[in-house]
Amino acid sequence: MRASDIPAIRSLQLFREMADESFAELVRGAYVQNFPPNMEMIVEGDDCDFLHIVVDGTVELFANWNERETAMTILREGATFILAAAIRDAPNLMSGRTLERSRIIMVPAEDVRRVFEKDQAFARAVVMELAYCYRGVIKGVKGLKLRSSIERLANYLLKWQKKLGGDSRFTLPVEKRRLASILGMTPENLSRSIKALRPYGVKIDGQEVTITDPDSLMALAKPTPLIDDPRS
Amino acid sequence: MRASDIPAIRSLQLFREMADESFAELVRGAYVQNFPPNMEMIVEGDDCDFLHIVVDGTVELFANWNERETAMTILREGATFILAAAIRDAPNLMSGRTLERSRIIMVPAEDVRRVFEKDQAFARAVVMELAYCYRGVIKGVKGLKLRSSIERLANYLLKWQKKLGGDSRFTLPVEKRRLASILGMTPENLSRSIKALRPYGVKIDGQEVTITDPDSLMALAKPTPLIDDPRS
DNA sequence: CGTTTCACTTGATAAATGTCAAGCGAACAA
DNA sequence: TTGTTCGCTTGACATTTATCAAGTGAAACG
Repeated sequence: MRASDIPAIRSLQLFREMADESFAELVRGAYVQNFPPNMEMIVEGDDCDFLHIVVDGTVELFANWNERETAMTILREGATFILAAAIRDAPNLMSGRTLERSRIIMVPAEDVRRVFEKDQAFARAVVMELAYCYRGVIKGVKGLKLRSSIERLANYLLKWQKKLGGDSRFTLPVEKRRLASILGMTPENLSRSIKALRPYGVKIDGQEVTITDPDSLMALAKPTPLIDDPRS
Repeated sequence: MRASDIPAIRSLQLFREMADESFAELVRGAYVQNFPPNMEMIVEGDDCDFLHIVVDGTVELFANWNERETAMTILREGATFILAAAIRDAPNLMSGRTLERSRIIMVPAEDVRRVFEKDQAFARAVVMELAYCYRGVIKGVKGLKLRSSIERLANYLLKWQKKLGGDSRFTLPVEKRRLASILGMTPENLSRSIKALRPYGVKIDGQEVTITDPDSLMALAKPTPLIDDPRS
């Protein structure tokens, strides 16, 4: 691992509060890897030997069953993945691939478990992170089961508008076909849903989104922190 | 709390390995409550002051949005709930109601957090439990996004047949309308899906399920541990 | 520069799922 | 017992969503 990587890693939620010594112990066994785009780095069903952390780039977690595939989530800088599998020493439930050139830290699962035992601050951070992820998935299920696909799209747009600064114009952070899969619909359906949002002041041209009538869109989307606020 | 409750609680995964002293500390602040059937005990959006554990009975976790409601999961003896909210000191993402007369342990969230800090074995148990819950939800999402409702029903039946001993005849553990909601469909649709499984050797009369041609049903359901095995 | 590829869109159509209304029958209460 | 409630089922129909096929346009490539 390059020494220049270390400060950025140290400042991540997961490592921020732990003792220097414990951090050093984790870093010792860890390494940073550069992956090209579209590289499948972890495979559903494989045993999980490393906790992964995205330093830079984008990673898609996805799952397959019976020739079908669905995107579970898109991870960006600072996100951890397969923490639960690493902790339980269980097989991955999802596969992961890079969407662009990405730098990933890989910490041996065994080290994570060992340092968890001896560093309380790290243990606390791990359990907070895991609870955060759990709540994220629960919100996802609520969206899937309680909302139609147009409602999911509307809320997705509002969420990202907010996240990207609240400007009425912003760029979609993912390809549309991936967005479709994340939202649990086909690309064709996403196209039609986008058209269906036109009367609500939504215009999407390529990756460029413009929201001209946020009130109208909000009235349709009915966002709630209990589904749509990642930090609640 | 009755002294007679303590051994059963102590033997739960979450408390089994911890020091006597820490256990005593948790028990001191905890209490057991008896709830009648159909009692809404926790409400989505409320702050979460207690970790709950089902000692006896059945609890449904559900969520609402925009006049709609969906069942998220059904909990039975030994299950914990709102652990993630208790740890993060965050509002509940789900509501909970008893389905039958139930006994529930309530441990103040503050105690949980405090004992987590000082008892490593408890910390480990908490993180294992949380990772287990997380993986459970991920499996749920995979089922929802990758399978049709008939496939979900088929897998549900196979899972419970196995869980209840593998007999070709068993009793559904929930009302059908709740099952429908768990599986993400309407009661009407569940009725039709049940009929659609007839050619696969499934007969459901009231709550009584009979599976006469498991191979045929398996061929349809294509169960995989990565979705259907709760312990994987 | 032309060709190819590929994501996206669109239309036509099919399949899955939901809604509404009615009826059945078991459990329950008066 | 008699009526009532309520979960379940069924049929008819509407809506949502997926599938298939074709076409467009922009980026990538030889």
